[in-house]
Amino acid sequence: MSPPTPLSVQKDSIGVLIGLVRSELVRKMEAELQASGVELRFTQFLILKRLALVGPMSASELARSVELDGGAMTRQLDQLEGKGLLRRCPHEQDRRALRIELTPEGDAMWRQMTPCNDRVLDAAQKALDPTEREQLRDYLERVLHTLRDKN
Amino acid sequence: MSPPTPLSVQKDSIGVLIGLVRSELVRKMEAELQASGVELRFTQFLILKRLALVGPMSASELARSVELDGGAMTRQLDQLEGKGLLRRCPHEQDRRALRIELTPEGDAMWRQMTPCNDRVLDAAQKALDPTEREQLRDYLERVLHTLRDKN
DNA sequence: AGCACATATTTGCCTTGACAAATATATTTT
DNA sequence: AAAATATATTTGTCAAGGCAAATATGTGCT
Repeated sequence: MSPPTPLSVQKDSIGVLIGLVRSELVRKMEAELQASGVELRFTQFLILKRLALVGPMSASELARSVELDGGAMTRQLDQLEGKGLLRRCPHEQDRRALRIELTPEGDAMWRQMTPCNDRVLDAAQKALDPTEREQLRDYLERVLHTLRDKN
Repeated sequence: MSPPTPLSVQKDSIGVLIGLVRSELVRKMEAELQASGVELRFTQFLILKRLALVGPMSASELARSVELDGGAMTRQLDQLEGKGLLRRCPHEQDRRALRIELTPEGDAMWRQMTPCNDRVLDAAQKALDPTEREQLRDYLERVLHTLRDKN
């Protein structure tokens, strides 16, 4: 029925391709961080970045914004608080919640990581001109919206 | 120094975006599989797909081709072999290695999963016309190659 | 106020995957 | 051929993340 030998090389599906790109990006980013003397994993980097860019927010908001499980977030916060990079403060309006905010050390760490981040993203897109970069972002955003819309 | 309030909404970086798209894809794919009565996780789906499309190969080749650690592959093979979807046969030329091949059940399973896979990938790209889909793939391939080239 | 229900955080349990060590077998070098 | 080196598979160990249960608050309805 199906051909006995696979017809030459099968192209990766878009899904596989995206997975590969992501894992390479994470790998490179962690390598860059380590090379800069920053002892953080990719997830922790994302958390700090989020806090630095968006400002203080509750743990669950933070968890949602980096697509991390609530329980996992608790443990990441433990670690990051232990390193003195952020603080768990009481939330003003909601006594159930926390207000997670960067410490000055956390902010300094963020400033130290920013160039790594930029370098990696820039290196990744080296082969794309500005127009193509915009298109890539546009396509990805459209795919994401499609995936999230009901269905 | 930096503005006290974040200036409206910060756009996600390409890196984050790719991560979000990937996790949505995986989620959807696992949901589709489950809805079709297939008891497989995404990784296991990838393994079967690879075997179905490329044909029998050694465990380490398989591991490399789905970017999975060798140890993790051993355990996945345990599970999949336990379900009767594949077999570990002796490798003809290399007595260290195995020849992993789909059983008829595994092949049947693959046929059952193919439509899920197509549905999800198609749904994801619904908002892109054929030209854009090709461009997206092209951009991703270029990014991947750039990331893999030395550096 | 009282009650049902939703949400925030934490914790325990489990699965997955990375990394390293052990063993077996190839491959290359001397 | 012997030794050194590389590769394939398996297993142990560990960290990370998902899920569910527990606890503490909020919110809305009556």
